[in-house]
Amino acid sequence: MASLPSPISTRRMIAREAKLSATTVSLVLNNRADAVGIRPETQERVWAIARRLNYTPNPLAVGLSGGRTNTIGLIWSLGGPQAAAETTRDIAGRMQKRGYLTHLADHGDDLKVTTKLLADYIRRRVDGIVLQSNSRLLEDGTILRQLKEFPASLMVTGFQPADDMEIDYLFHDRLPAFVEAATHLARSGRRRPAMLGMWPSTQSKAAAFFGQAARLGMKIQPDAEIDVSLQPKNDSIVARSHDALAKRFDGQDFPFDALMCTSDELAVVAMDYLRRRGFRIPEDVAVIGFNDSLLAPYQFPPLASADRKDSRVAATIEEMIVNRLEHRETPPQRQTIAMQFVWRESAGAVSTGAKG
Amino acid sequence: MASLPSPISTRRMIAREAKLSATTVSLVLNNRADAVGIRPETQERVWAIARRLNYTPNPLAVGLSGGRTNTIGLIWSLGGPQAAAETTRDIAGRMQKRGYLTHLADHGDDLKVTTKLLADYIRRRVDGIVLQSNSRLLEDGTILRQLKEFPASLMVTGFQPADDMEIDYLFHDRLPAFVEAATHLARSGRRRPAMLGMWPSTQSKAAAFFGQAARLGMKIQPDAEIDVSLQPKNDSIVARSHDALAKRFDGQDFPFDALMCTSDELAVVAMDYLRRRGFRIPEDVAVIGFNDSLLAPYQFPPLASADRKDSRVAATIEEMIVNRLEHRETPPQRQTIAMQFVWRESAGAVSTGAKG
DNA sequence: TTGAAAGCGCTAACAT
DNA sequence: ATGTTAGCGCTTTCAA
Repeated sequence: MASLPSPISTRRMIAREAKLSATTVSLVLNNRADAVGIRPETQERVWAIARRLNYTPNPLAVGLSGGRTNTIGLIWSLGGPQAAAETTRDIAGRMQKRGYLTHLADHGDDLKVTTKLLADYIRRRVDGIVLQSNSRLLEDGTILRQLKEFPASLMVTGFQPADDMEIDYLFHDRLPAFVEAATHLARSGRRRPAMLGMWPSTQSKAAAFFGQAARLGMKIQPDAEIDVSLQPKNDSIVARSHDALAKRFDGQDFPFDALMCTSDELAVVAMDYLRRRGFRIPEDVAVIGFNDSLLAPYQFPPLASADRKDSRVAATIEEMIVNRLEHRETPPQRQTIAMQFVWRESAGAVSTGAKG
Repeated sequence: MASLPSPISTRRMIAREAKLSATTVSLVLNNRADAVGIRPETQERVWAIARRLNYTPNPLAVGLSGGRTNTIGLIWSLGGPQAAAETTRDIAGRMQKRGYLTHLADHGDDLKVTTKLLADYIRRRVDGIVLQSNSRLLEDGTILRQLKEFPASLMVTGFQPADDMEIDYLFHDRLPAFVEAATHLARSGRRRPAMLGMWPSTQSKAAAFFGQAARLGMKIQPDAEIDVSLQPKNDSIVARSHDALAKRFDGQDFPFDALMCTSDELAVVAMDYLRRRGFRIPEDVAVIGFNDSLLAPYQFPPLASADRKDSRVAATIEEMIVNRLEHRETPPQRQTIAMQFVWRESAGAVSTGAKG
């Protein structure tokens, strides 16, 4: 029974039916009628016809002549963790409910690509832009300059942006989770922590994790960084992490009693590897993942992890963008959402206290 | 060093510099110069200036006046399996490489929403549309009528569409995987299969699975369908599936020796539940998941599943859409990609042959 | 309180 | 071989 919304109904058709000029119709439809002082009855007439004709403004025309296109751009590094895809779709869904359509694009952490995408979005006159950005992208001032051309723009970062940046940002802080994880491990008597991840992007996380570990008296061994990215790239991340472990530890003892992983995928692979090697988790080795994927609680043993707070992130992005769209002139908005350590059995209980 | 592409360079600016009319410039830039017969040297001059001015046509203006917008629309049911988000981002990435920007929207399997989205996309003059559709959406002819308004449109379905449908489609066939799974279970001596899923959408899959099972001599018990969707919706799917199992089987024996699940998430939860109850997998119960997620091989035991062939799906979508965009008049394209059973330990070895 | 007209950047007849 | 003109549907001065 859904009938095809009559596709062609223009502001001009309404004007003709209402015996008014196109301008008047525009004013009414853009809710500026009262400001200008158009008779209420005229307004109602226009609205009635618009409804009957199933009128919606043509976003292309609106955009071309300087209005809002009801479009937002989402630029993400889609090659990233699984969770990235979920976040983008969450944002797209939320904006859709607000009447915006979302342009989705991948910048692959590349400056040139980002610049090009932003330029394209500017020409398409998207109303708002959400850019997931690493610090490298910001070294060059171009991106910042471009971001300022949008009615609303929001950066989502994994690092603390500079104080003087005049762009709205949401700082999605991963480090607290690493610090908390290190704290838990130290408190529960672990002595020799290691970290499994992909350098160099894991660098700051490793610093936070090992920093806290050292502060609490753990010994950081020089080779405690296990770098998955040293494996050939033509395989999936899980295959690579398995290879990284096998290459390094097959046939020898596992010299660590705690393994912090930068994703749940890595952690699950690591648990699988360790289990096959005959180590017990968490008795021999505590394992902690990251991103708290849906299945973490159902792993064997249940996998400790770090909650991304993704739905809070998405909700905050929505709120900040809509906010900015409605108030262009307010000062830059800054928000921080910290990830949080989630304890589960794989991390070992504090009370158990594995003794070095 | 990336410099901001001079934002405003129009066809008219080029014309002025080249001392030509806007039309000539248009013809050259649209590669129709030779057809019309514009002097090669003139053409080269235009191109040179265009390059220098970093010219790109304004998609809004192009769209408004009837040309291509280099945009495609992607309408998906994003609330679906995790994998959906990955697929949409894969498609978006591929189209981006082809020079198209992607509009992403969620229709939530709702006819009204779909109709509205399609109408909006039509007005935005997207060049192509990819619609993930269930059979219900097609009952009403509206959607089909709308789809025909796009230069290119492609349906991605989980069911075999009607023969006479004049729209391109990609049939992503899940049933073969269910049939293969049933075959494996029967061959390996299982007798009492059950299925964990969400009815009614699991209906056709259950029919395929139990149908084959019965054909191969297994006994289908009347209560072999375990419906997760009977649980309160306010919890995550994994929590609900755990509750479904607990409510039904806590305190009693598990009356099945094989459990087919409609997603890996459900399977992992089920394995966790069974393990805690003291059942051995696969000796007591064989468990099979679906969608072959990244972590399936690393579960304990490694989880048998069904390969979605997602990257082939994305590649095929790309190919079909681009194909249609380039040849409007060729007859409807039809492709099928079948999902495939992937054996792993959780399904039990054939040689082992669990005896009823 | 309402209308006319110019312009956004481009395409596509229709001239010349 | 190249130029003129009239839209596409809307916003925005400026007039009336």
